[in-house]
Amino acid sequence: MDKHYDPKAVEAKWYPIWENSGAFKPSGKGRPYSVVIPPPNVTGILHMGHALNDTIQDVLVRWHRMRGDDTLWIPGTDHAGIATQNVVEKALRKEGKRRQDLGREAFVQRVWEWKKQYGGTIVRQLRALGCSCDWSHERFTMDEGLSRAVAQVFTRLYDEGLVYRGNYIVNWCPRCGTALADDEVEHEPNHGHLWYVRYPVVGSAAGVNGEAYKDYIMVATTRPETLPGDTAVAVNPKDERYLHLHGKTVILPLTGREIPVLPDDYVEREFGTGIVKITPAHDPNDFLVGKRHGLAEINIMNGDGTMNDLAGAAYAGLDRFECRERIVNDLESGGFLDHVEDYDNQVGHCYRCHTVVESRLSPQWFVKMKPLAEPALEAVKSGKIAFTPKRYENTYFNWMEGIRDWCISRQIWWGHRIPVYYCECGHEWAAAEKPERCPKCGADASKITQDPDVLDTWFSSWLWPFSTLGWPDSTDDLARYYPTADLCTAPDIIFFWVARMIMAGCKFMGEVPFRNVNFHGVVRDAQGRKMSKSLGNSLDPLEIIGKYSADALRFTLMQTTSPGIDVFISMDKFEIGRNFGTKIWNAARFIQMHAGKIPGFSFAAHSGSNPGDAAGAAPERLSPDDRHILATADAALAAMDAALAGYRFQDAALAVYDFVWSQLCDWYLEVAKRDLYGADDARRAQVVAILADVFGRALRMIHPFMPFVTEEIWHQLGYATSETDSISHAPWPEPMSGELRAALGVTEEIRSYVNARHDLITAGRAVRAGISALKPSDKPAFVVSAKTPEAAIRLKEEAELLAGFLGASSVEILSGEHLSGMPTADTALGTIGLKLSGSIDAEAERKKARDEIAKLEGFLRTVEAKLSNETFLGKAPPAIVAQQKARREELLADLARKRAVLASLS
RNA sequence: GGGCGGGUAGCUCAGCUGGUCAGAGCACCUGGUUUACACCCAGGAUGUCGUGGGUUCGAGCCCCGCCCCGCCCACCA
Repeated sequence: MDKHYDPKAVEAKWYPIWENSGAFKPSGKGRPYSVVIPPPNVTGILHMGHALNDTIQDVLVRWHRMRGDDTLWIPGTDHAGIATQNVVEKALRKEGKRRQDLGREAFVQRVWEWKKQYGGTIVRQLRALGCSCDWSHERFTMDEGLSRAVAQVFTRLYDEGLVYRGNYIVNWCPRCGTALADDEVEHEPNHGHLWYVRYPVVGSAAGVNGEAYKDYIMVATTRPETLPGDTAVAVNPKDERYLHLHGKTVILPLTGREIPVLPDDYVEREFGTGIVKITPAHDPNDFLVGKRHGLAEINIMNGDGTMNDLAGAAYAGLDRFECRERIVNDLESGGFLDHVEDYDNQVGHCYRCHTVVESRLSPQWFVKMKPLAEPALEAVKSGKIAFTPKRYENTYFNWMEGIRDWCISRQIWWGHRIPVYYCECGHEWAAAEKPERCPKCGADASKITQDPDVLDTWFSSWLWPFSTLGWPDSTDDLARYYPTADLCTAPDIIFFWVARMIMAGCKFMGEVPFRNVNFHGVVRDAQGRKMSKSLGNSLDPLEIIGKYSADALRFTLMQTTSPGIDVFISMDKFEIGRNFGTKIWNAARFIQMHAGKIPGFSFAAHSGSNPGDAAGAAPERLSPDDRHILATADAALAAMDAALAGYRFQDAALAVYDFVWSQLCDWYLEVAKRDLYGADDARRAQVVAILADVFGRALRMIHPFMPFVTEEIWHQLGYATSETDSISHAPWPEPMSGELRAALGVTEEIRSYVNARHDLITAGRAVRAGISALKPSDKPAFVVSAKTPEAAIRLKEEAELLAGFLGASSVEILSGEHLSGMPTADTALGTIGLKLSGSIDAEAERKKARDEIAKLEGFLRTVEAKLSNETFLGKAPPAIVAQQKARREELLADLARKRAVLASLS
């Protein structure tokens, strides 16, 4: 193995091998485990949010694959209607063209070309991340198959009366020229104004100047430019100030039109003046008021946000914001403007282009959501689908219970065209296939036109879990892999996507689309801002891969993320992952070096084994450290499995990190050197076998997080038998059986013994650090205090080794009262006392010892108080009381030791 | 306006159903030419766990109030 690990070369090498050998194709054997990727937009490039999302999925998928499940991860992309159309229109604009210049068909053709050329970016980037998707299952939401699914679903909903068309107020983006769904609108705080406008009461006076009216009412509005569309003003029916106005009419300033004053509950008495202007065509609430009172709907605006003729000759053609200024000026000069106040409110913006959204009256298609929501609600309530973290279930319930109809038509060209057809005879129908003739009058295709609108992008993504498996055909994939297992996503698309998929699954499949939804956090920068291109604060995953490696990116993300908690991250954090990769590499080199000295040694023999298998050959020769590392490996595995099962990726990452770094490398590898550099060949072979076992297991445990470096080492060391024999197919480790544990003597006593000795050595190291400046003649002496003879003997052996290593002058076993202590092994092996000699800073050491004694005495007092408290003794569980008693013993022992240290210093 | 999340060492965060729970990594300080690794090893210092009450024998952990930060939802013109 090379001295230095080169992730670039290694990572570039493995992905093609995996892909070409079909390593990520489902095996067809075992329990099915399937996942669909949240399809990124074709226009997208990989950002940190994807990196987190896709790494999580890959960890789950690789884990399940190694556990023998029949694993299928379906990748793909979303056609992203508005976003993609915007990108292509932008490119066209550089050529000085608009989409209208090309015409619909040519434009759509153009988008397809764009998709072919650039749409693969993100898909390539997923490979760089190491995602083990099955690319033979890759889908695109505008694929032939998925398009059929969309048409079929629409037709079915249409025929069942769950789709309807109507003239409604919708959110409208004037820049994109299309309707938007409610959740495609982002509300942001806006520092605006509240204009107070006088509406003269009819019959009070004559004249055109507002001030000339003695009798007027005052209306407060944030949107004066919609004034020409007013068809009434409204007051709260219970508002006593305005009872006299009921049934009166007022004059709409600037227009001279008479409009009625209406009582309506919608009006809040406290807000503004308590009188609201009603503009049914330009405000969702006013629209409803208008419907209740049969008001005219005057649409004064064009689709592009300019005013039309109905706004009046003076304003026609003006942009809406120019028009606002103009109207305010005109109101002022006409004497209608009373005063202006600053006013902060929320204004909706297009989630794609950030233009201020209009409420616009237009004919649109809607889906009735209530009937779809009910089973979907039940699916989560009954536990057929579980959310992690669970609290998102409430968010889901709240939204589903108040669900509103979904506006699915978009006035753009890129997308699934609405499959509704109109015949000249007046017949309207929906059909999955383009019709040859009118089913009613039999007219041929020339008399038939298709609805010009396309469907909301989410109308195809809500079918993703089954459309990608072949629906509406009944395929083997569908039978085997639906429902999918885990859906991983950030909570920001819980309504857009998650809820709708559940509805679609329940409705069209009669079965939930997935069993579990795992919500992870949103990736933010060190300042806590959401990473976005516009802020320029986005870390580029590819840059991180270039600088640190994909493994480093993945590992750092996993050890940083907590369920449902946002991830704050900065560049230097990826050193954690990089360093871990290097650590593993070096450990591998070390093991290989020693294995190379054992004739006929084979790593392959350990590629599927579990700890203990090889060590079992001569259990009587196992050292306490051998037993300890075997037991610790088991504990790490159990911790990791539990964490992954609970979607706690950070816990899983830390479990394996601590095991490999602190337990295996810092401890066992160092201890093993005594034997590895020793003269006993049989013992050396045994240690190498244990290392091969334990390290092979560690590699497999790390693999879901760091697929590349583990694969490389797997091959370099020879665990793999051929280039295509991937670690990703190696069996996931299993814990030792109870029999094996017993046979090998892997007991709790061993763990406490080794821990105690660890303390001894740690203490010894501290001593060395403390005396390093001393002359050679001033050597430390160890005082080992043990509570059982066996422990004392063992500790003496270790201490002697250590003493030789440290150059200590003597090791001394205290006898007498120290040996007559607790009989049980685990409490018997406490930490050691140290006797110091030599010209160390005795004064400082004494002070330290005195401080510690004082501290311990404090603790002891607390414990004593507790143990003499009748209530505590009566109410606390016996185990807790016992614990406190043990604590008292420990404290007493500690105290004795510290006092001994102090005495030795005096 | 409603709902949710967070406020623990200088920084980024762990602390599961109340009883060694005061932790990890980074940064910092001290020491290290021991034959896997300085992307390393050994050792060390650091916190009235946002705040004020309450429940309990016992509270970062449970309850109530308050203060910050962030997110989501919402038709107040």
